[in-house]
Amino acid sequence: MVNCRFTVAIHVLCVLAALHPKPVTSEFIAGSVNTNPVVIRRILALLRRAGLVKSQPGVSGGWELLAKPEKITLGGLYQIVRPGTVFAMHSQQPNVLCPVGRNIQRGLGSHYQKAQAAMEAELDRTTIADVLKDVLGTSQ
Amino acid sequence: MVNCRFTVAIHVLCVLAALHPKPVTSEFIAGSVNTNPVVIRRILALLRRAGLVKSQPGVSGGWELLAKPEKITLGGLYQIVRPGTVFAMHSQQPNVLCPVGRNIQRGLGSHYQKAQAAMEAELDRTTIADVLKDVLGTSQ
DNA sequence: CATATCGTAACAGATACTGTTTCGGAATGA
DNA sequence: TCATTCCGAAACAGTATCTGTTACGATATG
Repeated sequence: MVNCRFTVAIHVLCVLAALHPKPVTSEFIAGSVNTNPVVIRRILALLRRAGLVKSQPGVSGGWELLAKPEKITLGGLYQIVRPGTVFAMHSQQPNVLCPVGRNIQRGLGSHYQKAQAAMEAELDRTTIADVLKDVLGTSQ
Repeated sequence: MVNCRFTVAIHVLCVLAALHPKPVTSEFIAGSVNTNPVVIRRILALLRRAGLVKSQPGVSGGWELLAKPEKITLGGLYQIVRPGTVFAMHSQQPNVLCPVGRNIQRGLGSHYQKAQAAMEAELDRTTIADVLKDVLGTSQ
């Protein structure tokens, strides 16, 4: 992974959970993440599509959490923001005239899937509520 | 992950294992992977540093496998080529004036480490010998 | 109706990776 | 000895992706 969408998505949900049920503007969240509001809205749009948050335009509008923080797992969140697959295949197709080149991608696919599944299963053991508790408990 | 170093490294080792103990040139391997020999040498240099292969310059030179394919796990290989950490933190430091921003990275770190460890543990269950058998067994 | 906020497109800048060229060094073997 | 083959490494260009930014229209509030 190279992008930090996943990390920012967790950050955003923690802020929403901490301030729930107050609606929070993308500008406020951007202030905590230290980035531009549009970056936050892009990620919130993904979360809304998944039904985790809702938005309200206009004065005293903003974003609000719909799901319970104890019900949002990091694994589920990973599926939503999908920062790409963990393992990338060749950038160009390997040589089909070579027995290895011809079959390597098929051979690797299932191993890659199992490894990524193991990672997501581990992520599923943690929820936004857990992370928020960690975060607010630390140092204060 | 965005790069495909890991996949190419597996591919390279499969070719070396299949042709062992014949020395294989980076040009030949590049032909199977369908890329430039220098790309292959860059990865082979990492593997040599780890003691998995040796190189021999000159006529009838090339690369040769030193380790047994059954002893090279995908998890170990991942450690060697290290295509970056799976999870990226914020690209800029979050706002320390916000309780969430101040502690989120510390709070997330351990969860990220556990998830990546689970992935590597799963990768450790497969060796180059396994992959090669899959590859050469498929379709033929 | 003024204001605040989201929605979205468009674009610039940065970064990382892949692929390529180039040239020097080392080993072989005729 | 010397031509050939191959690795070693630096340098550079092209590509892709992501982040950050600007801009402007749409929508809701009060």
